[in-house]
Amino acid sequence: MADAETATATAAPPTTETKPPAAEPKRWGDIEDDAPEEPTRVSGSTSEVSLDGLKIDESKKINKFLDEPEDSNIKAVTSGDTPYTSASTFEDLNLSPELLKGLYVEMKFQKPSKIQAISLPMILTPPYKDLIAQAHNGSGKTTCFVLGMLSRVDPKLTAPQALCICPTRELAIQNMEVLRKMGKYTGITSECAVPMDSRDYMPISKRAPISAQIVIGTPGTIKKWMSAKKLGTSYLKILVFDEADHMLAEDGFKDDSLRIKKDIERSSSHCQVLLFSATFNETVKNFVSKIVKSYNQLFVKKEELSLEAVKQYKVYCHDELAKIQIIKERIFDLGENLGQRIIFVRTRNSASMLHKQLTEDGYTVSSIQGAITPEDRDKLINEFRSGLSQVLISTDLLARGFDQQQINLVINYDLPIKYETHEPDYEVYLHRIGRAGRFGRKGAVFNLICGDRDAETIRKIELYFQTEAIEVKNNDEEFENALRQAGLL
DNA sequence: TGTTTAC
Repeated sequence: MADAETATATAAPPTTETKPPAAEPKRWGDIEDDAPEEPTRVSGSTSEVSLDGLKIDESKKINKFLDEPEDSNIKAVTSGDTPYTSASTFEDLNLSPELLKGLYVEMKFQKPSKIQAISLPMILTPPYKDLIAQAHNGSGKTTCFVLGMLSRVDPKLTAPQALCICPTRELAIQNMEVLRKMGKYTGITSECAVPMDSRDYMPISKRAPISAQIVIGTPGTIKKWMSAKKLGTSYLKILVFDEADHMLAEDGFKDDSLRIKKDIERSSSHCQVLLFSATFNETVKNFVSKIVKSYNQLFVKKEELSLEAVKQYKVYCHDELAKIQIIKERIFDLGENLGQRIIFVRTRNSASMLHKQLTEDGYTVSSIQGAITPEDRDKLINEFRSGLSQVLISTDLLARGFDQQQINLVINYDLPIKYETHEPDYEVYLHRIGRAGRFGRKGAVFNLICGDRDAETIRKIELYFQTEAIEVKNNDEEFENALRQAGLL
């Protein structure tokens, strides 16, 4: 299985500034690095932490901290006076020999990536404080919480002890695959709580209670299992929200997530909560900091890594027909040998329409969206993972977390916008383009711009991230140039 | 609208 998210542990991404930042650029979604505010906390003391061995710097030299080019990519804020030492090796973490074997033999890791080096001691050191961690796409955050869960589980206790909640079925399955690989020698049991393939469907009421030690799943199924009293939570000691900003967003899974969390709190005396995502906008960040107790924070800046690894382009199109024509002539014909491509659309309907259009004209393409049955979704994902299919149309189902290293090209057939306000969805934009150029590989995104509103949307996105999407005219020559510049030709 | 949901 290819997973850059975790494979990154072998080779930490580059951490040095390659160019001086533009004037007051927005970084990392909504992280304000120009005006570091005191974290809002109820108890404990605040310490800025420098990354060289994670020495606690009580003097809070925030400016110095932010200006250090080597270490400016991660900002750590610890709560209370628990000292943490950065882990330069996995041995530093007191992991079981079985888990170490999984890391070295199965995952082929050598040493922790930067985010892992800092977050893992925070996750694994008593009193097991909660953690809000922002980590770049492909920086190895999956490893952080998967290793955290595997390490904190008592192998002798046959009961659910760790629970991970993900926004999509595909992400839950992907995370489970990482967990099983990494935990191969531990004997720790696990179960995926996602909608089942209808072929082996069995109502939860007829099933035995879950005895697996680690459960990874989606909100609906987890809720169902819990209310049916099949998923006991009294032994839970660690609760993970993957893509936490979306899991706790008003227009995301906030209600489900809070409900699950409250149910757990009722039966489990102390359950550590880990929140991981590549993006946290201010609204979500403020809310999220209220639902955890005494917590540590980790913020990774330099989303430039993501935005710079992937070349951004825009193509102005007269109408929808022109968009389809570009997909055919440029993305299929010209891009034939460019590796895998993913086309993001806004609605399920446009996914189907585009799929139909292209298929009728003889192009081979698959499309995935939430209305497709679980078994078909599995089939589509497996075909794409194996390289059997090269171009995949998707709704934002695959915008987050989907880890497929062969994706070189992302096409925004529709730009990501927020439903109510029609404002650009900056977080989704970042997540979408993060599907290309995984693990520091080359990648490009083509934004198809149709009409004034699209033009305004892309303008705002450029402004927000302080990066320009270079205009590409609709001809072979300009596209070839663009692809060459992106390092794909 | 998209992600989730099969009693």
